[in-house]
Amino acid sequence: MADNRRCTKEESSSGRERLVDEAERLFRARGYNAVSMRDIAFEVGIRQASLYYHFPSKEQLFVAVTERMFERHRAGLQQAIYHNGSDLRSQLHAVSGWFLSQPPIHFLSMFHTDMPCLGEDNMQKLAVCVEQSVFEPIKQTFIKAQERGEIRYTRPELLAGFFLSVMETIPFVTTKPSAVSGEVMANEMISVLLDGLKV
Amino acid sequence: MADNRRCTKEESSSGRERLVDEAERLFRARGYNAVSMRDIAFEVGIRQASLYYHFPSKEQLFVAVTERMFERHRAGLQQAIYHNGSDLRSQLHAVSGWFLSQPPIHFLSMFHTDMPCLGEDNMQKLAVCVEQSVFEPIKQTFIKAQERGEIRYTRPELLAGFFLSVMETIPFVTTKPSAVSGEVMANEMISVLLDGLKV
DNA sequence: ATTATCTATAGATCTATAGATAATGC
DNA sequence: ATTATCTATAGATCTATAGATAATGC
Repeated sequence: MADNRRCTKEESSSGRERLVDEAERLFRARGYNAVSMRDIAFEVGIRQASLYYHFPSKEQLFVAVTERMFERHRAGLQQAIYHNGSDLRSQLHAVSGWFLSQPPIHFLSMFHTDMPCLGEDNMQKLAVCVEQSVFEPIKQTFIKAQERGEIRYTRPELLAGFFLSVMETIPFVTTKPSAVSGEVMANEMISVLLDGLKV
Repeated sequence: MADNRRCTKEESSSGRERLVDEAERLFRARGYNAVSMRDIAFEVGIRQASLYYHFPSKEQLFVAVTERMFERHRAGLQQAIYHNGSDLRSQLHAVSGWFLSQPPIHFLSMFHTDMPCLGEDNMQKLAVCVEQSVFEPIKQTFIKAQERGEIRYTRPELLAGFFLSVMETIPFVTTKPSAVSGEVMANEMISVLLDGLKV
């Protein structure tokens, strides 16, 4: 959305996009505070001060990075949910497939460590962004399954939070030795969840 | 609770303990990077440089804080698991009761954002610490329930990771408006889990 | 003599601004 | 004229060290 800096020559925005790509990668890996503008500039291959031509502040850069990321997730989740069968199990498999195909978001770190470093308004903006892009679609998936009578009633926001937290945890558990693949773990937890929610 | 830093004599470590208390509170609230030695000193009521009389570095202070915290959790979890009935449901209720009685640990932020700021050896030390103090006791609880035939087999480390991640998520979901209590949420998720694990 | 603090400061950062410069677009 | 970079630097941090100082313990 609003990505209208196409213009003039075919790739005038390629520089800026590279910048956002690298910033996203670094912020994701180490969090807002631990990444300096200098680190980002180094990865892009320019000088630190040059970043300020594209973004007025580190904070604004982070907001841009994060909004773009959540927009990607919103689109990916929508695609996963609406184009993969109409029963809850298929949908949850598709959702977990989407998350495992993407680098982890680290929601909890973002909420706990990164966002409090921002101004009140930007924090609010990103909170709404994650709510609408990620939380709400998953919650709706559970609500509709309950309406179809596929599962028994349980607070849908609890189920959504639970499902997301499991998705977040998988990359961690997978790091350990002797770990099985993320897919296997996700499927195992989905089965437990669906059995636990039988009508 | 345990606020025994009164008197003038017998408690030589009172100053130091106050320091660790305040450091723990701040590190928990904002993470390692976002808390400066100055912030901690201010809360304790001394000058920043005076902290170095008690700890040789910020990193060592963080390690001391974190080890003490996990030792507390190890003891609390052991107490919860072994003194509250011998079936899995009672034990999980006791464990969730313990976690909800404590300020949240923020495992994921700690692993993702705080620990990478430390030296390799300290990072390793803390990883072992959390493994032994928190992860392993919960994993053993599931393993024993499987041996007793109370639940069907599912990778116990997955169940432990899952259970912990739910515990971590509850304080977040509870913050939102119209939220029910942490106890209610924990109980609801424990029921879903146990139904999903029926033999 | 030991314990726990203090002041002062070195030495590294880090964000952001000012102003110069080179290349491209009209 | 606009776009995208650069150098240089101001101004705030932040961690950690050196050395002074006051109070207590023998």
